[in-house]
Amino acid sequence: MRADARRNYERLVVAAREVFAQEGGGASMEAIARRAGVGVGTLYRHFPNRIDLVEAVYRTDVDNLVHTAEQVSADLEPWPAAVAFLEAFVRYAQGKRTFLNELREAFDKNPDLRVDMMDRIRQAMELVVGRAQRAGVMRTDVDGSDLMQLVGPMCTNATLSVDQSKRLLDTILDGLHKEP
Amino acid sequence: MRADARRNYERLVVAAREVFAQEGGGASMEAIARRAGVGVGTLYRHFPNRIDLVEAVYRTDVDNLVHTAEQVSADLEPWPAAVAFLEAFVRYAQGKRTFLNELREAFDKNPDLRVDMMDRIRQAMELVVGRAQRAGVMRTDVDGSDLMQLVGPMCTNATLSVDQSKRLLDTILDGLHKEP
DNA sequence: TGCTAAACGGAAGGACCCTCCGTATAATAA
DNA sequence: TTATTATACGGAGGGTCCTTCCGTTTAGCA
Repeated sequence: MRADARRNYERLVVAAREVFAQEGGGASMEAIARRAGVGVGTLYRHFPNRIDLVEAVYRTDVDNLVHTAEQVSADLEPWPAAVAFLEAFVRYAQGKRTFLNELREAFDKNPDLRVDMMDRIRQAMELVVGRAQRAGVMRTDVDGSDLMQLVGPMCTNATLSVDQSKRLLDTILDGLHKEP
Repeated sequence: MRADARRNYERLVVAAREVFAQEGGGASMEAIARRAGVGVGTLYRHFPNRIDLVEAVYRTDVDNLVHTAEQVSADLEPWPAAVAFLEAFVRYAQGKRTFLNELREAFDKNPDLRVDMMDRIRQAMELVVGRAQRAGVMRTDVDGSDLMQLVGPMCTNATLSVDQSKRLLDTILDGLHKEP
């Protein structure tokens, strides 16, 4: 892959995320190409159709979330790491709302995508949760999958405000926390 | 409303339901107008935009479901009536899947639609459920809302087969049934 | 039967997805 | 450094779709 091709690929994914966030999942391919500073031809060479672009944006969202899990595990104490990761997870899940319909199409077209991404997230969740549990600062009768099922759908709900999600996450965190 | 206008309105709703079922929620307005035997101009006079047509189709689906509740309550014994209604409810909920994305848009645009329709369905459900419970043929520790929450999301799930839904409904019915 | 408000049909405007191909450029070798 | 070429770029344009507009038709009524 040539240097300019790689640069444009990355620009396009960044631009797509921004435009989706700003204009919703129905944003036009022209708008995304314009924001990335390339022509639509370039966009379509990298992403043969709209749904492939959605998939790429989603994959990098998951990459970032997994990376956050590794980062907080390395940098922070077990409990603060868990808090930071769950906050990142809420942001991730809420971010999906801007292009939720398109994401559903992507899942329909390629069912493995859903399975693979859920699995990666579950592993990231368990990295953080397991560490907190072994350190004795988190109750041990829930696991990563449970937390995904609890927090994920809550955030995907279109009628949930940012404030609400903060308060609900605080409540959940209080319920999870345990003095060592 | 002139006679031809009313006739075309009804034809359009019927045609839309058929075309959505056949081609999915993304079906074109031209295809729907053609199926109804009218021009697109006529379609747009009755339904100023796509989402209004989706809403109309959905409203008649709910009308039919409510009507079924009244019908079975009048015609059948309490338990057979409950079985018949729950089967109709499953068909209704599965029917939504063909234009689920569009329906979500309609709910976003007009939140009252969701609330109103849920309420009508809940009432219909409770008409049938309450009667069966008073007749002593249905356990009394669940109500109409519970059954909606139990059965509805199950049917909306895209990965559920018709066979599965039949078996699951049978299971639920067995759990609900009580000898008088 | 004649009148008119209401309804009809479909051409056309505008937006969008995607393709195609002539042009430009990064990478490489002389 | 320069020439070569595979690779990538840009954007006009084809095709489809939603929606608007307006000339034509018709139902309902006096």
